[in-house]
Amino acid sequence: MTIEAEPQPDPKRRSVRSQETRERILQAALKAFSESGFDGASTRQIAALAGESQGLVTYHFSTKENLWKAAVDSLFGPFIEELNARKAALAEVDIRTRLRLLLVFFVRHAANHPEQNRLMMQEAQSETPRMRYIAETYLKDQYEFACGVLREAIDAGLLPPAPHIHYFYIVVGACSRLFTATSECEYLTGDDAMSPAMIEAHAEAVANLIIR
Amino acid sequence: MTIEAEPQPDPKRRSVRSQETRERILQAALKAFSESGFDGASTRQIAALAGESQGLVTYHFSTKENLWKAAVDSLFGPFIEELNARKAALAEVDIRTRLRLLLVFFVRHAANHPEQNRLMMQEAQSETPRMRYIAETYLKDQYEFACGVLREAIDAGLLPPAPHIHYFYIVVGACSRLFTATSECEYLTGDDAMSPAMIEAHAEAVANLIIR
DNA sequence: CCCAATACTTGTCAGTTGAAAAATAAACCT
DNA sequence: AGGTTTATTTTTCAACTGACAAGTATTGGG
Repeated sequence: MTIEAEPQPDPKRRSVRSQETRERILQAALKAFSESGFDGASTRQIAALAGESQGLVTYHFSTKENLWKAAVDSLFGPFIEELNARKAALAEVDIRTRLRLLLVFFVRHAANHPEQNRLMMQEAQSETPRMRYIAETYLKDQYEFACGVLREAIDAGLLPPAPHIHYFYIVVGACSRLFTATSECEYLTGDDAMSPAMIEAHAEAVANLIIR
Repeated sequence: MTIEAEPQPDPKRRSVRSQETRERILQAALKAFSESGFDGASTRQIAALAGESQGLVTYHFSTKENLWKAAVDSLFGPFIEELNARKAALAEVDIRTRLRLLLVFFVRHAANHPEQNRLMMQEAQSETPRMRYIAETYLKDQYEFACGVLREAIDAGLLPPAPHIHYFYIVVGACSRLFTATSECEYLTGDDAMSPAMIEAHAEAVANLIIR
């Protein structure tokens, strides 16, 4: 990606307050981009959400594209780290239990970070440079990993044989859709999709449906 | 919804060409709204996509909100009709076969009309009047219907017991996610998610996973 | 053939957009 | 304390936004 470094001439000199401001802008950007898409969100709206002026957004991130990338990194970075830790911890566990725990992990993550799935859905439908960035930087490795787990699960007779690509999107959709449609869910059933009880019940339902 | 009638003083006088233009604008609007969201899509962009001037959009639909509603209606209307026909045709079929055929129907529909799921995802995350319109007008009935089918399936031992709301969003996500992420899928695997073979394989995978 | 209704184009409006420049404030080092 | 970087606000600008008004073209019914 042709995205330059942000104005970080000397990190040690950067005041703590400034970094916090940056962080607040990133969180606001995440919310705005995931809800309204890249074009739909405005830098002024993001700045207002963070309680800052629009000029400050330009100061910290130069361009909207840059802001988007920084926001995505701040979201996916910790996720990948956590996922890798989980992978390592589950390396020796039998495939049935491993698959179940991974599914539960994915459901919880989708619930706790709905912006991640929303952000991906906003871009995944068309061939934008932003979609390429996410896919190249974060998704490709995880898809490979998922394929490995799926192969094991199919070999063990846990899942009916089918090309991995189908299971990949089935699982992603099954784990996350509820949490990307929280308002609709509340309107349809009156339930709060984000309540801890609901999240755990969804994890159970997904795991029990897929692993039998 | 407080949306007035479009300028249809005398349908018989309306030229065929005009109706075709209207239809072209609606299709363009569907594409734009589903890809960019309500705020992200502009009436000029929609007009250009339809090969018409921006003023004509205002002429046919008065406001952007109105255009959005008309586009949604043109998409959901036929879907509901087709679904009702399918329901009727399957009324006497045993629950196992009925569930399978319904799943296949949903996968095919999600593939042939990806804008429908994209449009819903754009709105379902926050409490907009547009989300209410879709939920109230189209979703509520179908959710009730789905609950009935799910209850039967659970009673018959086809599915592990779980609150219907979870299965609803699991099924919606599993059936549609692949087709709302076609570019991402192509980038990850090189496969064309919209190819007939891929659609049928996905329907098979979903049905075989859920019904065992 | 005319003429009124319909269809469509063009121009304009105030308001918003992202980006950049200019002006000011705060923080830090010496 | 003074001076230089860093942080932030305010101002500015061309491009774009949705809606509307004022035209022009096309249509079909008499």
